[in-house]
Amino acid sequence: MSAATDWVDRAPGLGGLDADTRRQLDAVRPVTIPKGHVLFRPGDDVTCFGVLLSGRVDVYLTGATGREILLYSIIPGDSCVQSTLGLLGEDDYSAEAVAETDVEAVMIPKALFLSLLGKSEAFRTFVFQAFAKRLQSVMQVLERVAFIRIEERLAAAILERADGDGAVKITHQELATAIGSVREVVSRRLEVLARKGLVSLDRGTIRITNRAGLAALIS
Amino acid sequence: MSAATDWVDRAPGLGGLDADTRRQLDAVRPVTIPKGHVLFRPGDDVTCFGVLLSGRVDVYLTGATGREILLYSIIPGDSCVQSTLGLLGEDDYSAEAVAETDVEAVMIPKALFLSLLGKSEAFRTFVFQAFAKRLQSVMQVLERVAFIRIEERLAAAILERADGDGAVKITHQELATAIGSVREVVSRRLEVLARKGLVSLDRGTIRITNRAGLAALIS
DNA sequence: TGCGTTCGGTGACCAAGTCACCGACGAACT
DNA sequence: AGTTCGTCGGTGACTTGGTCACCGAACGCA
Repeated sequence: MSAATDWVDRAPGLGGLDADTRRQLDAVRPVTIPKGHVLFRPGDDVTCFGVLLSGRVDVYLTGATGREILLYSIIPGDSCVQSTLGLLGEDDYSAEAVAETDVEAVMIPKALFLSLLGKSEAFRTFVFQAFAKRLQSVMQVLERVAFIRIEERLAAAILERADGDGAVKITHQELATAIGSVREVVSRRLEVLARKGLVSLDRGTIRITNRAGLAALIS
Repeated sequence: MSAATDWVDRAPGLGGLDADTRRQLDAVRPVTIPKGHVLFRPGDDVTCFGVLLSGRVDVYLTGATGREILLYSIIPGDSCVQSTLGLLGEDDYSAEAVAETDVEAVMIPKALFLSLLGKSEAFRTFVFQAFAKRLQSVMQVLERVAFIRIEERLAAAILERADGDGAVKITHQELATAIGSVREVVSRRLEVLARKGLVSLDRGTIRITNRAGLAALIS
């Protein structure tokens, strides 16, 4: 039992597994996937249940015009729920998953996945909670896009992404995708925020100059 | 084994159950809920897993301004997935479910639900597919709201709801909620469709006068 | 028959998305 | 150092969709 085999320890949410299930899971070797790789696109067949160990994968919904909207980010411990759809449902989905950093993941084959689902309550809970989390977050995206003004979504997105210094390294385009809007609108709104003294803008970064003021725009 | 006990037969998707599971499920008595009753609202505790036998329940997402958008309809054989969230996840949901007709449903207590999930593969499949179906449909709503023009959504909604004669009994407000818009916009668009000769309008009903023309507006 | 409620119509305005185009910055290459 | 090219962001003009405020017509019912 070398350190490398114990990936289950590194996956939050898989803590309560029984020894047997654990052994079977640890036997599956993690793989690494380079930044920028597209893990799945609309219409792909699904043969595995993926669990992320490190890095980040973003899942986008793409419209007919090519516009994209960020559905959710998969972070360590999350499973790739879209794959569960493919394993258990039948329709294919219209989302696309892109590795935003180099990632390590474990791809659990369909047969093992189904077998574990039958015999391990803890594994079942893990899978269901992942599912619940996704449905929840997709509903939240819908709620925001349908009901919340751009300015508010923008302020929230900036605050959410700010590091300790209040700096956010992101392009207007990325921000637009994250909040379900388009670059031009984000650029114009950012300019308004800048004129109000809430942020300062530079190519590729946004610096928060008045965190309380930004926060006051929310809700 | 009277006819009344065999509700499992009336629930599409629960066909392949083993006899034992079936017996336990049939032991749960269906209940009837009157039209208009609110089955759950944001923040409710969840103690049961519901399966619908007859009638229709609509689930809405409500915005801060009071605007509502139809997330999905629960039809016979569907389970109430939101309850699964509550049984397995932890967050509460922000959706509200309203009985659009009198409905018959079976409320499976949490303990039985969890036990069946462990021992019946067919039941697991049923639950997962219901889950997958919901995630799928919420993503579709998001896709439409974010990327599709009102006119197209409107045409699709009308065609979808038309009876054999091409008549739809629905108010502009209901239609607006169904497509994620507001009454005024729907009224104006409908007037445009009427001027093009695609539909004719009356208080409370829309009659399709050119089905092909309406269909041509889609995609 | 009268009354309140629901339904739909309308104008003025505001917010957001689209289209087309441009300039500025930065990395890479001789 | 200058050139070139791709990314990033700015901008004007316009269309679509949502909001607000209000009104009148139809319907259900006492």
